[in-house]
Amino acid sequence: MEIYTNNNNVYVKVDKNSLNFADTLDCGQCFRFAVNGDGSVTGVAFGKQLTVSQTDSELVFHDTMEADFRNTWLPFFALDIDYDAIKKSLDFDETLRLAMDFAGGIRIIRQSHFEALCSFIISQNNNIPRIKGSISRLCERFGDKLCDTDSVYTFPTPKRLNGITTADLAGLGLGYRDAYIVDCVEKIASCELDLEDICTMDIALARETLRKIKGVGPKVAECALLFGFHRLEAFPIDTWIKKVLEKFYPNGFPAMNEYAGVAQQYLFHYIRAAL
DNA sequence: GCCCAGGGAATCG
DNA sequence: CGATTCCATGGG
Repeated sequence: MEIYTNNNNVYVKVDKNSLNFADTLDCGQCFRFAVNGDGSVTGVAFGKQLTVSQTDSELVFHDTMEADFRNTWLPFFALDIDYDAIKKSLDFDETLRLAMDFAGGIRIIRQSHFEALCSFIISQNNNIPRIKGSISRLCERFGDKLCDTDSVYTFPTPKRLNGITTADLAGLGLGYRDAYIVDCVEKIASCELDLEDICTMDIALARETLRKIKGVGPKVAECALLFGFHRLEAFPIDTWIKKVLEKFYPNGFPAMNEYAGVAQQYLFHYIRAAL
């Protein structure tokens, strides 16, 4: 990867067809980034605010030190993963080829385990604008303010949320999901659940463990594994993917392998645009 | 098994 | 335009 720094920015040479930042950050896998009027994207992750812009040939990480880029953003955006190889492994199927032509710039990012888990608990039976609003208010109420001038807040830690009740979550717009967040926080506080342990479990045990949290069913567990624990083989089946499976794969999905979750993302955006 | 629990967005009539 | 449907899970 070709990297250089200039004027407090970090520049990374990347072909936009191979990595599309706006698509990656606005595809429903994370809820704290938004596309700006000029096409750049701004958001918060791992306690840092970031603005990225992209041309056909490079990414610009604004006001970013090279050390922060290497330690935080390079792993966060999975720039160490060879997506050309992943896509090549999915190239055997015509529908997948069409989906990759359409959404092949998306990649699965490495979010905070806890933030992603909470986010996908909140996401159930819900829509993206409302999810974003709920999470934003959760951060405002319980997160740390990042700077004095802007209203930018971190996602709260499990420790910060320790001891909360559903009453503390009132007004955030979580609806009945408030009790699920309380249960998740309680299980972490009591050490019944250790999110670091999930990372090293085989996926069947990881699923089973996550599903002990109230409000975590098959769909939310799979989303948490794919988007929160970077388990690229996890395959969330929501209403859109059901349509894909019925329409294109009545005899079974042929790419149920180590990159099934990546394929899922391509197909999800393909079907939503195509129908 | 069935209905209900927020509420905003998408879709329908 | 207003009315209906959608969404994923657990509890009664």
